[in-house]
Amino acid sequence: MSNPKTEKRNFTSHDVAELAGVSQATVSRVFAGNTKVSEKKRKRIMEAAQKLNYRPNAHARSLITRRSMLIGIVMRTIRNPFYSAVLEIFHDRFSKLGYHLIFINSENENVEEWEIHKLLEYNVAGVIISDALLTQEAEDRFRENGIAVVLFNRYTENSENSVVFCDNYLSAKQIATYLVKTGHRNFAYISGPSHTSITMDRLRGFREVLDGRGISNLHIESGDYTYESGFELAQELMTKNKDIDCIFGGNDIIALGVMDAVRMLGFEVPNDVSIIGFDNIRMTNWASYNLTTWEQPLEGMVDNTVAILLDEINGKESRSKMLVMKGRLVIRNTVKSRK
Amino acid sequence: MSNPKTEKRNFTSHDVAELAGVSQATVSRVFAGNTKVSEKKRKRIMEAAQKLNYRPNAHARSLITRRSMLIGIVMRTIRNPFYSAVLEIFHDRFSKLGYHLIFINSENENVEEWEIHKLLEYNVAGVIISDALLTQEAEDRFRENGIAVVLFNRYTENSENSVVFCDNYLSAKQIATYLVKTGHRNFAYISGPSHTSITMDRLRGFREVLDGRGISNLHIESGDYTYESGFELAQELMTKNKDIDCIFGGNDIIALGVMDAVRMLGFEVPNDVSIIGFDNIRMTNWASYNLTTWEQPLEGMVDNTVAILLDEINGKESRSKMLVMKGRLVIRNTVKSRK
DNA sequence: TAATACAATGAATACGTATTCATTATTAAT
DNA sequence: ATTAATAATGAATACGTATTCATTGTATTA
Repeated sequence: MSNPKTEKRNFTSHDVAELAGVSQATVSRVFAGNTKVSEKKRKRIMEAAQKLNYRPNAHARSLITRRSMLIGIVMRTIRNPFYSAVLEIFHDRFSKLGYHLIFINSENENVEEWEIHKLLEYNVAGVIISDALLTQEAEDRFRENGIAVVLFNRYTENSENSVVFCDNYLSAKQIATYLVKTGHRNFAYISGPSHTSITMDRLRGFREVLDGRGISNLHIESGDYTYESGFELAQELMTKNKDIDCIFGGNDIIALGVMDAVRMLGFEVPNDVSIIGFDNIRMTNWASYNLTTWEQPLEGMVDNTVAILLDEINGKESRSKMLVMKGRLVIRNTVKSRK
Repeated sequence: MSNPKTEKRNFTSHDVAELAGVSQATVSRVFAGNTKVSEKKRKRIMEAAQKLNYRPNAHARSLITRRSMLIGIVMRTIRNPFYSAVLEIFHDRFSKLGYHLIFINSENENVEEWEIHKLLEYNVAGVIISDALLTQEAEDRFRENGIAVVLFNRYTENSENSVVFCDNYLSAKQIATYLVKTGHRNFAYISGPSHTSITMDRLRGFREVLDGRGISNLHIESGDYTYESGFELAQELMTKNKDIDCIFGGNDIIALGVMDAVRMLGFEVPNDVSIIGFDNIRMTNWASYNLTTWEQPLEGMVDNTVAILLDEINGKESRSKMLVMKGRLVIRNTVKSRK
């Protein structure tokens, strides 16, 4: 297992100190950003460090300070373009702040216990959970260890963690309103997994609007946020219910699947059926789709998530926050006015 | 900055030792997987550890062992679905081996110096560079520190690192051969950035086949592996050269852009123009595309990359390897026989 | 039973840094 | 010039683990 032959010893702050003719403590002060060092010595130290290619050891540093510059980022379905974008933006922000990301792709909806443990072992400064949930036990564990946690784009009623997400209820209301206003009468909603907060909130909003207009024609199917699920469910739905005149997809990927299925069946979009998605991923803008969709304010959501996490890390805020952001409708070419 | 109030002290091996009535050394032996511990004490220790929710501190461990269980994974363009899949698979493999991933999304083609430094600070066991290159200096730095590096899907002539990629030369040859055999005569290749090994190798293979048949009709444009670049270049190309009967895209995303552009111009795919991609990402299978493409043996490439990296980490192999894998043609509906 | 081999254990130490505390150099104030 | 105040510095120590070395306990063999 071990291989002493190739184990090269790095230079340490002691080596730098010796070369610069100062104490290790002073070297440490320079690299920890402590200002209490004379310019003369600082310069000598930096030169020596340069010569030796010295870099402080992050593990030793974390050990003594009991804090690390690591952030755990837990995601599901990184293959979903929306979350790829999320990861990219989080990386950009944290990287600029000097933090590093330990990436974990959880297979299950509930982040597994051992994955939590690993993050605890590394003394991560904070954790972001995206598109997944923590078990009560895991949540407690983080709390015990004083590790900040923010849920991104997902929440549960009983969680005590801070959470940032897009107002699903309101978005769905506005989407429904738009569809009603444009003269649609036979609705379908192909959602993500049915038990999640996202799905339920949207359904509530959607239904509320329809109820308000006395519309009861709402077909509901729940997929799993994949193209295939959207495709198959739409195919089934449109075969049985040829009078459906608009379909709301739980995310853009579903909506694209829906769109292809509907077209395969010979319907025209939007002439025969209107389709609307959610997220505003890049592909919605592709020429063959041009999907009307709901834009989640991704950058803003990430920025706020980062800000909240940092506040909690630095102990500025101990109460958990719930930040609900609004999005906006992006109108392209998949919804037609039927008035 | 610091926040002593919330700094909760974790339990350590000493605490466990005390509770179990043994020495810290013995606790350490249990958690380090050392077998030289009696069953009786092992049990007592595990119970005590359970009670205290003890977990060994990864930083202390890395400090003393001078090796970490961290792998740096450097990617560009995580938004590219191909690389999202790559990341997912790498995570799956390393996670099962007990390693953790520090994710770095490099903005530039050459991984920046400070990003390298960060990885060095964390004493990563190894590094995987995907779709990017190291400067000579960065390469040296890793070598000095005995950190294993494997390049994934990209190489340079003068690199001394191990590298795993798909045989671009051969793939392009086979693709060209297929297109020639199916009766195509006017070729276009919309590649990625022109100076990369990938692009050049493919071009060489492609051209070789055409030259062999005395075909000189090859239009070349280089994009940047985005849909937009494929779309625009194809639009331009097909407007000027209406006789082009097949287009090879540098990756699937480009090919999809090409496809949409060509259709927008009124051509039918594959009746008027054949299109072929590279990678076999999921979207190629979508109903509105059904793109014929070249499959990269993704899982196999990742498995081999992991294996090579582990060998180098464990010092089993010091010479660098170059593993060139073959892919296969996935025939769908975007190439038509013109004989 | 005695002699031997071997397994199990603990004490002590090292890993490389940040930080406290005491000391010395420097500046400001009188 | 003298004192007071402050800034800069170094020695020593702690962080939590793995590991060496010496010691004790246990099993094996003659």
